[in-house]
Amino acid sequence: MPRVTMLDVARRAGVSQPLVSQVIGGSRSVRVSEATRDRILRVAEELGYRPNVIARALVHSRSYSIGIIIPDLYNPFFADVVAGAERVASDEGYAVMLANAAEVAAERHIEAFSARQIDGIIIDAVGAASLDLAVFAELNAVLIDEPSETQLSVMSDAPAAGRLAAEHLLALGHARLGLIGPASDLWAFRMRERGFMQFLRGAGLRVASSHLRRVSPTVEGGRAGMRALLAERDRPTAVFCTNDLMALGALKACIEAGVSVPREMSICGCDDIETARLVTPELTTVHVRAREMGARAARLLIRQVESGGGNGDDKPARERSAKPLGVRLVTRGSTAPPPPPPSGGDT
Amino acid sequence: MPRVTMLDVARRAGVSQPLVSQVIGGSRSVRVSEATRDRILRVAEELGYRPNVIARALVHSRSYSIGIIIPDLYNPFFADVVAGAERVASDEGYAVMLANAAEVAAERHIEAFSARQIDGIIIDAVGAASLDLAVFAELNAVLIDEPSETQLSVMSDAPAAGRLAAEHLLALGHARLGLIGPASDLWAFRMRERGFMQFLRGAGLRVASSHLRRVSPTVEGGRAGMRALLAERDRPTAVFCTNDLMALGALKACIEAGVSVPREMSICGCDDIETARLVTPELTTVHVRAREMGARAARLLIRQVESGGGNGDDKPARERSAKPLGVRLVTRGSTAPPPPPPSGGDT
DNA sequence: TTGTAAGCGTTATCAT
DNA sequence: ATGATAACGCTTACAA
Repeated sequence: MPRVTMLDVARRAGVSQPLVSQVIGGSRSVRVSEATRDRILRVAEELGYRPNVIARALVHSRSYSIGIIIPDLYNPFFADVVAGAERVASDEGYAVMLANAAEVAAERHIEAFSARQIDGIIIDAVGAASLDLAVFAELNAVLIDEPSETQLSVMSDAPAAGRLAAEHLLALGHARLGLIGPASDLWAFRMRERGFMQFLRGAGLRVASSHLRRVSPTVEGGRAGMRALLAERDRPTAVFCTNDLMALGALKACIEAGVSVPREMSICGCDDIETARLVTPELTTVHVRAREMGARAARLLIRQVESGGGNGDDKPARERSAKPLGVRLVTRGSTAPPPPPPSGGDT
Repeated sequence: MPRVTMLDVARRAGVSQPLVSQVIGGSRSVRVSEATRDRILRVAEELGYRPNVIARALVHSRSYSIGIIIPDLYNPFFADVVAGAERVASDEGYAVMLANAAEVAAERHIEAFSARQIDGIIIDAVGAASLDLAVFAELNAVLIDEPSETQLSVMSDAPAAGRLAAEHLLALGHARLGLIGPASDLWAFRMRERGFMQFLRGAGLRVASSHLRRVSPTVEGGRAGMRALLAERDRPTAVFCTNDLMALGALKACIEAGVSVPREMSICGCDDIETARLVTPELTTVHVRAREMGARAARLLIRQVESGGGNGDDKPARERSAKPLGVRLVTRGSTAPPPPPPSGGDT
């Protein structure tokens, strides 16, 4: 059975179809008599009329849906971002199309989105810098954790995250620090590292090159990184992992190696995903407001879309992007003062 | 700047617009001369033509996108399901719209989907039984873990999951068993429980009513459930949690209470999410192929959509649904034989 | 082999 | 206050 259209409603109500559109569209200047308006609405109700968003989209060249591209749905952090965005979008009447760049190249996803006249895209941590800038020209996009001259973005205060971790570890008395992070050039990772390194430098310390481990930003990566660190002759007493997944892997590696955390090794992560509180000891980490980032990104995007597409001619993107979202250290069980130096007899 | 349409291509190539449609549409019987075909394609390329899926959708009453509704994106299990579905859909040229029933009521999502002429919906564990059946009449839907007379579905072998858990625990020598599960009437949970209970009954055992804990299917729920169990006078020596999130929470509760797992308490979960291997001890659990379920559901749905919508008149849905996906026990560190009975002197 | 005409369900711009 | 009419970009008969 074909779906009920405005024309059906119109006929049944004895009016023209465009008039039905007027009434249903609603917000239009109220140039319709109460009587007919009521009649039309009643008939629409009776017939179970549902607006056809597709048809509307064709006319408006807008689809009332937004896309979101994330690198990895398995990372609860991104699940959080998506949940936040979805919440806002749904409230505003937008659907959200999900694209997992781990499965399919981001470019293909953008293609597909664009063919669907998606109104805008949220891109989180897929190395937007490397994406063809041309695609953005036609598209509304807001980047997450990737500053840009031309695009809107929402960011966490990544340098502060690194700084907080360093500060915490130094305050505990550590002097031999390690760092586990991905080789990728994603902004958030880079900045977390930089913040960490800079704070150390300010304290006259540095991370020995053998204590800097490049791994994939996953549990497995973190585990491998920590294993390598533990094998070092002069291993660090504390390690900062630039995301929680790696920190969790690092913790796992310590447990497997019989190295006590935090007594012999302190570990600090970043993100504060739920799992961080599940392991033993619970993970000290830097809380990043993933959900809020997703929500903000969605709000920003929708505002841009509704203010007439094409990323405006008014203020530069940079200005219109909100200031970075604050982060905060969450001290839990995986960090403690370093072990006393071996009580050997060299005095 | 307006987007390039078929009409633009047609004009530039000196042909009519429908002819361009013929050529671009492709699969149609090849009633176009090589020469013009090439020319058209070349011009399209030059102009950077991109098909407008929305317009196509309006004609076909199909949107080439599918929706997926899950109860909770935070549960990595569902992230897996989504990833599987997304992979398949994307390969087949479909976009996937995500809907998180935790944020917004499933009904509203279905409404929104339907307005967008979504071609079909995958519904996972949102109590499809409780949904208005009328909505399905117009929609292609495949249910995950929710058997139905009228709808296609893909299921895991949930009863077997419960059975395997029971079998494992009994084989270890446990006789006082506990069960932690949600009160919700979701099929998978119900069946896991039933499988568990039945196997026990077959062995002449049962779960004492005070050892059956109804909680929300989350980490917090599991933690609460286990706390209650630990407070019991005659507490169980082993507990089956009907998903891993609860099992993880239960484990956490034991650790907090200083109860050694698995020495004093065995815990078996269900799902086998990645986190299960992160905690210490690693979680014994029943592996369910989440990713594969998502992929299958997507394949089934797309096949149904392409075979002409409206859930066919041929075979009953039940038959066309694939047989349940097998599950398997993954024995890890959270289960062991029960502690010896207190060596008190009652002999 | 190709062009013409109609129509998918809306919205928007006019007259009336 | 309401109704024609055109338009959105495409597919699909049908005619040439």
